[in-house]
Amino acid sequence: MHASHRSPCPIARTLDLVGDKWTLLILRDALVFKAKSFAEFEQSPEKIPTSLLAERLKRLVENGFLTKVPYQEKPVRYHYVTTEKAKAVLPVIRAMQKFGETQLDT
Amino acid sequence: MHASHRSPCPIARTLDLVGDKWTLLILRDALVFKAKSFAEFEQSPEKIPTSLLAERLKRLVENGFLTKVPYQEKPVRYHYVTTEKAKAVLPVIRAMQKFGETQLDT
DNA sequence: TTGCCTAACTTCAACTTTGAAAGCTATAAC
DNA sequence: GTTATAGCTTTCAAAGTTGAAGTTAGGCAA
Repeated sequence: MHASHRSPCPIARTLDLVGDKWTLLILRDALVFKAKSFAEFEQSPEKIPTSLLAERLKRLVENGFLTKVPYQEKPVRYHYVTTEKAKAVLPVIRAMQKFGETQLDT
Repeated sequence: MHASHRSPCPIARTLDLVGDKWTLLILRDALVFKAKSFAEFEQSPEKIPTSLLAERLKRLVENGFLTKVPYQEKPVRYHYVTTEKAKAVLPVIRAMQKFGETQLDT
């Protein structure tokens, strides 16, 4: 089906979806900091370029991690809402948080 | 100290160290599959280019995840041995494994 | 109705990283 | 001297990233 898999290993396949420089930070913002709008994701402290934010949000929607919901019309504005699939990433993010807190001083 | 931090967030800092396409797979090979030599890492199913494998192993040593131990001379051959810091990454890898197994079926 | 504002993007040139293959070095074995 | 093995290093086109500026659609105020 997907020719993009490097291998059948579930760890490798997970990394194929979220293993780049920005995707897990966007999921952190959505899951932990409850970011919803494009502007909220844009304002997070790591300062992702807007071109990459737009591209990554699109991929997260395509891959079933977020759904794009218009919450007002005139002018139309969007919220990105986390799916169950995104919520299943939270243990990964929490494990990274614990690693960072215990292994990376100051 | 390190100007390379995108932010003080422990999740972001962890991603700065291991959040690329290959580093966590190398740690998977070391921690889960017990890979030790350059050739063993090279042979893993995702087929990392040797140039990147050499660079990533060097960074993992510099960042305190692996130590490079010569285990024979004439000709000199090396083993990469995991540190406690590397072992602290195992919960991240296990969380990714569980995500892959439960969310990425077929 | 002109002008400034916000949200959500899109475009682009410069720059950096990646990937695939080939090459190198030391040693041993045939 | 040819082949084999381990552990890299080099090359360079293709792909990805960055930072800044521009675009679109409407809101609001003077």
